[in-house]
Amino acid sequence: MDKYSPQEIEKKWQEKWESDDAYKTEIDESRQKYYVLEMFPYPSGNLHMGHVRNYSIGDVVARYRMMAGYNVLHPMGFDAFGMPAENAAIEHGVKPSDWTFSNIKNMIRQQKAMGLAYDWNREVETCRADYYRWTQWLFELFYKRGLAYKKEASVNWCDKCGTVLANEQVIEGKCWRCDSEVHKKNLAQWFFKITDYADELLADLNKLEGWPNRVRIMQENWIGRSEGLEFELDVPELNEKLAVYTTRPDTAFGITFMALAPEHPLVEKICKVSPKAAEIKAFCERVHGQSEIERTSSESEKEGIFTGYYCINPFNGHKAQIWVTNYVLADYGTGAIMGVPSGDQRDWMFATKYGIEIILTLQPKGQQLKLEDMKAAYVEKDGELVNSGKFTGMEMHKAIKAIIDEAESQGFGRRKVNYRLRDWLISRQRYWGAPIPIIYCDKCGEQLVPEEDLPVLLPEDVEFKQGTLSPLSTSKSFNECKCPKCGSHAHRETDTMDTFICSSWYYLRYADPHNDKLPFDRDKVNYWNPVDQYIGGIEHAILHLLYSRFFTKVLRDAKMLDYDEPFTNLLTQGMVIKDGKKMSKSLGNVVSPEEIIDKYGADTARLFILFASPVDRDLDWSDEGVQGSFRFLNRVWRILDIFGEAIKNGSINYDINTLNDEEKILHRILHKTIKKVTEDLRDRFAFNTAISTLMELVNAMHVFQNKPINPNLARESADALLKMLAPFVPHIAEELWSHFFEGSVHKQNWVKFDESAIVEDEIEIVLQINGKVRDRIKVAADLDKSAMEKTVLDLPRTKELTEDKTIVKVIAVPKKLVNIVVK
RNA sequence: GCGGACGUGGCGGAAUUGGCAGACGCGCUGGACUUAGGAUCCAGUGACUUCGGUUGUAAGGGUUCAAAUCCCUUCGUCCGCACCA
Repeated sequence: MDKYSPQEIEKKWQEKWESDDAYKTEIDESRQKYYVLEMFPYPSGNLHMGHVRNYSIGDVVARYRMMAGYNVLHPMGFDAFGMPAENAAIEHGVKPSDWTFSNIKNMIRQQKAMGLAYDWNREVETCRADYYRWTQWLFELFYKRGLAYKKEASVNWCDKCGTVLANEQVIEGKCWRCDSEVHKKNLAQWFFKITDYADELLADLNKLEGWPNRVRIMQENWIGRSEGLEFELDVPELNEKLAVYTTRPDTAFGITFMALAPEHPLVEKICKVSPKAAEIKAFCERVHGQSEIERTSSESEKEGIFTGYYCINPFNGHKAQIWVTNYVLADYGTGAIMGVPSGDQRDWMFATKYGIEIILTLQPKGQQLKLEDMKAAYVEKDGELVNSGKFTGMEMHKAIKAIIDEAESQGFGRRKVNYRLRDWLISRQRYWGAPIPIIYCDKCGEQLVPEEDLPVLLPEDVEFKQGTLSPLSTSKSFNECKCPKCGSHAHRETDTMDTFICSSWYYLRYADPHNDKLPFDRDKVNYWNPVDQYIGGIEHAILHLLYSRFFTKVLRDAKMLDYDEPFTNLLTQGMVIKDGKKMSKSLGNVVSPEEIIDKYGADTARLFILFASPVDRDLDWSDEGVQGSFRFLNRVWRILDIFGEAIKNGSINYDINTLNDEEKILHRILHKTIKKVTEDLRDRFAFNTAISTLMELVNAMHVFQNKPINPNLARESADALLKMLAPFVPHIAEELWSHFFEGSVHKQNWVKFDESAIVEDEIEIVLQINGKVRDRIKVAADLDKSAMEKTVLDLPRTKELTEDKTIVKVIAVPKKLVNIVVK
């Protein structure tokens, strides 16, 4: 046998698998389906190590499940719309489509060089008209169901990207893509009504037992459900009512002021009549001038201006000053809050700064708080009410209910559920996205593009300049059109859709990628979906994963599919880091997958990445570690070369009793390995320990490198070893398999272990005295507790160690140890 | 501030149900083979040690016959949210 040469064999088998269409998938009702999916990439042009890790994990899962008898769907595609393609157009004059397609071509080449078992017949590219046609169709579905609407709102604007962003896409006041600062702008924009599904998105998190808890908690916090009371206060001087929302109705008797967001409508009304109008306006403008971070950081100084007007607390008739402040959010609740300095730390700071009255309404049971001694608000959710009329003395939680009931029976308030989650802003002022299929007619207003006219194609006569308008508005051929209803002159919506919409349904398209009548066939989707195992980075914990869940629920309600959640199990892989830092060009610590594959082969790259760390933890890149993986594959190659003649002469069905003692040990290790590797793959995604067990097996086989081995055992070992290696290192496994066996190793059934082969007659147990290991002895494996005790107590070593002591207690744990407690 | 995760040799990590801490790999040390070795093979490798042992899983305390694992306190690292009333 020649020496191991990955460059030769990997190319050879990749070509063979491709020409055989070896991983083509079709519906087969007789077999259990298994859908494994890695998050599809943005076509930046080159794979990075994070991709390699992601796909290596997915490929192991896919190949293992195939061998375990499942009908496996394992597709790949590209999230191909997005800003970088457009930047290439701006900077280098390349067409976004050309840039994107040539990047895709290169990435597919790299993916194929990894030896991944994808069904390429199902590939999707979201930027192609045969895909975005259906993205537009789904927009129309949402529209028809009342879930897509346009409204003027204060939205997040990123100057650098020249577009608006959804809330989820603003990270600490900065753009998720380019990290530049985001500020607010009033614009008419399209939204998806994700808030209609807030309750279900929250409740169904409980169904996602196969998701990391971390991700569920992040989504729970993002949705941010709260229960409370909404009620109105009269503003007699203006003949107006002011509504507020609170989760702490128990403190309502302590209201001493009202805090309004500068954007609150009442502020405008006050400015029309107030002598202080100029001052108030100036304050509002100053707050508007603050950045998103300054305005929303809890660190920021709380500021405000008294309007000179008052409202009346309906619970006790107390007058409360109306203030405009910088710390109330305009778009949460009613944009106004009740100020209770004694029960809320922010209100406390505000009131003490401006000398506003403080009334105590809650104190710990059996304790008397004194305002003059207090240096902060009493914010514990525990205690008894004071100064609260007929509710005085009531326990806090009871009081919350009673006070809400009071407001409801008096008719000035009601129970209310609020969410932190906002509607999803989906329009983008960019070119390289799916056009929003809407036509504006002067007579008929906003109209959907008729279904039969879809797709609304992206035009090519556009200028790529960044401003507040989409480049699409520079295309005359695109912009001008006829109204679908009355036929008169009209114009198109020139914004495109957030690319997160494209990625919210791609996993459904894989089930039926060539359908030209519908986005997908209901039966096909119901066969393959939901995704059994989804694999990707934690960075999508909210964004993509929340949006996809929302899409799934809407499509279910539209009777297009039959289940509630898109991804049954989720695996969030860790990052690939080097020298303690994330790989990045600016740090100059990037390792190129292509170089590694050229030098060592894809099998080595895959093996290292899977072995070096548990899948969900960060992985420290190590060049020495890669060499170690390469060394291991050479070791596998060499031992099977040494065993070559024996393997060819052996037979897998044989009598174990013909093995000598050394061979029996290998036989037992072999079956223990099968058990361990099977469990690690099937139940735990513990690829690192599965590989370490395989290394131990190969080490055990090396015992026979210089002495004869029973041919039957050699054949059995080779058969099992190659089958177990196949999911991890598909090329070398296939190559070695072809030397000794028939067909493709990847089409074989997964190995089974023989329970009886694992059983040992004699095992080593530990003798402990007071919990400390004092000796190790061999005993029969099936020895019961009392026999173990007796055996151990009779040992000379035990007698020696317990001679002048009293034995208090003896604990025997079968197959493990005997612990003797002495005094 | 709130929420979550984590802390084990020189390094990556293992210990799945409370039961022999450090599997496997990297690195290192020694040896074999060799003209040569950055190939391969073999052996060793937590620390301390008077070679009997002692000690050891961030620190301290607790539960237990027995704790890396369970409980409490403290420290540290990382992640998420960050005025959501």
